Amino acid sequence: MSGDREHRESQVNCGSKGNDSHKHKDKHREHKHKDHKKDRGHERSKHNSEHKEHSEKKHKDKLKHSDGSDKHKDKEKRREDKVKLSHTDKPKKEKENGYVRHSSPGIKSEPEEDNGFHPVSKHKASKRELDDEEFDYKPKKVKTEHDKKEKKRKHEYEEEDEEEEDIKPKKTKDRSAKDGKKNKKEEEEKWKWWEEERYTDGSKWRFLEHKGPVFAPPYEPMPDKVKFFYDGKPMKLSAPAEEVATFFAKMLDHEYTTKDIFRKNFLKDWRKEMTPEEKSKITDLNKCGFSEMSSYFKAQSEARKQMTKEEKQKIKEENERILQEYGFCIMDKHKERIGNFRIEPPGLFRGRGDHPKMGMLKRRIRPQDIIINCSKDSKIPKPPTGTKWKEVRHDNKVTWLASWTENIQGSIKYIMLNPSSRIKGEKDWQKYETARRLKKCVDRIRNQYREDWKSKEMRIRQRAVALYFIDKLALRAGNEKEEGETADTVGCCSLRVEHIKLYPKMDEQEFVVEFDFLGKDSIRYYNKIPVEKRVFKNLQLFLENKQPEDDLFDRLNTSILNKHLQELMDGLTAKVFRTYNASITLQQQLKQLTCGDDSDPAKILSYNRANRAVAILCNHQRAPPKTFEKSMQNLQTKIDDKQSQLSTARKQLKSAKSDYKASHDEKSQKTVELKRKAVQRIEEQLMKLQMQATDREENKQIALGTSKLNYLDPRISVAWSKKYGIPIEKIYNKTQREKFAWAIDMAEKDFEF
DNA sequence: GTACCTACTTAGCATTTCCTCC
DNA sequence: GGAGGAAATGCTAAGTAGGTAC
Repeated sequence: MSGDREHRESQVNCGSKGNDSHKHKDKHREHKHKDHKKDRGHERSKHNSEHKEHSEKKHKDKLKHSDGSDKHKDKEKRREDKVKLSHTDKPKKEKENGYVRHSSPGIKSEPEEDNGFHPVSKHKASKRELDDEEFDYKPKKVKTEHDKKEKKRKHEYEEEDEEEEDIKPKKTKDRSAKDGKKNKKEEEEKWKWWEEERYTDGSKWRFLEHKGPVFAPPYEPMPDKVKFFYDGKPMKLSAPAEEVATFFAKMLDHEYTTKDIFRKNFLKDWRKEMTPEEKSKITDLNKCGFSEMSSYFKAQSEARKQMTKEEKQKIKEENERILQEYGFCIMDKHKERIGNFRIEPPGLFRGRGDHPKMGMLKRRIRPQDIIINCSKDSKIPKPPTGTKWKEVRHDNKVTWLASWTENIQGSIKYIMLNPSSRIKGEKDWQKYETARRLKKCVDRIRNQYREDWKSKEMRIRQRAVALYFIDKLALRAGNEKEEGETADTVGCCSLRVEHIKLYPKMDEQEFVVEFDFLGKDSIRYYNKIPVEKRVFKNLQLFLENKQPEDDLFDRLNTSILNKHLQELMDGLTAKVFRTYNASITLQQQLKQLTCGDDSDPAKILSYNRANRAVAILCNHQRAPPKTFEKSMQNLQTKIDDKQSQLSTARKQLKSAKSDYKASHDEKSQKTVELKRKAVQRIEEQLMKLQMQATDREENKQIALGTSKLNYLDPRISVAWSKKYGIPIEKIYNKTQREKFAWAIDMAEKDFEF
């Protein structure tokens, strides 16, 4: 590996873990995080006093601006009503939830520079880019680019279309690559929706037919021999109470069941399902003995694992049958895969973080809770015998097939299509085209918000600083949330004073801002960054006369911000910056890291590192896999073995060489060649293992999948794979290839985001 | 301007399936 | 062929953002 390359790798590594300095940093973060937890724990304990006071203060403040009626009370009442209604087939209600959990230690490290995407480098506009500029996300555009290819496709498509009035089966897959031919054939059969016109009237489909959802299997009572105990004595429960008890028993080994809120909520909801006798007896969860039930489920799960091949095959076939019957719909002449055709089974709510509703009973969804959406002229799905749908509607302005209102937050859940479907793919494509449009005007927008830092108006300064953070740090917008109803998480616009600290000077750097807050899914965001002086001064201004729990940007919310963005560019919202910065970072990193002379594994490592840079930017963390240490150990053992193999092989080569030197005969010459090849082979194997180990170590706490699936324009990856001759299968698995079929088909090696 | 509702995307963890190694 | 681990897939919570009504 060249020195230059090492240098580049170390640059990328600085954002990840795996070396000592990072471990040290991690420790520091962990420590910080504990403090953070402590603080927040303290805060939580004050939640019922101070926080309540604060909420009340906030509400009072809000009311000052209101028309004088008690809006807050009305709102609360309405929310309660809605949740109640969701149990009784009435219209839906609004969102709730809320509390706070603390995630694993943050992984953000101080950025060395500007995350690599500031300012945007100028690219030569490729032909495609120019085309897109005029046209901006129009499938037809593609046709002008790849004329011949396109004509051929169009022709093929028309032929198909004529011969079928009909449904083009979407192939079910073969996981292994062994069936290359078959896969090729399947590819050819796949419908290329991206070569067709889109609807321009806001409708999502013309024809939609499906079989409705699959309901959770009915409750099967426990065998009599499996006892529930109360206060040490066996107790027979009524079926409804027993069912809810099994939900708890199934989670007995999970940390959730040790949490007070979870236990409290569970007991409260469980008691609602009990008979009066049970209710009067079961008052203390600590006296409940679920262990026999729990062992029963473990044994069942073990038995499932031990099933014979034939039994397993039978189950597989049955699942396949259900998939074929319910897992597809017909949308506009095409058979499309449904994403989630099974209704969520009843169970206990597992909110993330310190969610105030964790442990509540998620009730069983029945046909009378379901709204079906399909076309008038389709075969309306039949509800199970003796039941009725809540409603059947024919709304082609939406993409969902069925919906219901869940009882925890009162929000609506949907059954929708798979990411490989036309309807999802088009939207995805459009998303990246919007991000590419941002690329063309991002300099102007950046100049504008820098100007706005100087504005006389506080609201404009706040807007400009928030936008700077969204752009520079890829923060989420930060919608307002119902206080006390969900975990206490924030995004940019909802940051509070307590979430940032300002340091005029820190470790040789001036104007450093330290961020420490819980974001989506209660994942901690921790970052220290130097900012421009004006930003720093503005932040000082925003903090003046405020309490820790006050909003940092008190003159701003996502709606104001997005309205402003809309004026700067059609279709621009805060979210687009995340997509744009993620994609542009990938493209830049790939350019910087990939070396044409590298081996394939080294190129793939570079790709993963570029992907990782994005995941770090977007703060996509994961809990280290439970088996992480062990699997690293195993890999290390393999590396050690390979190293000793290599040294043996080298010795053998050396001795073969001296044999040849002595004899100069053909046989020993051949042996030298053989041994040389063996050394070479083992060296390659060793390198591959070492790459794997580096990759895995660097990935310990970082989730690559989220950015890969949601933020990175797939055409960048496709172009890279074509340019460097890396099979796309090495970058995308089968599901991902299906989702990104449009990009794989259309992007050439010169694609520029 | 705000509250509320709806539709949709994004997210991490859990579970299942596949693959490798012995 | 079975165990164990990695990879893929499934599940569903938690976001963003637009529209409407007042």
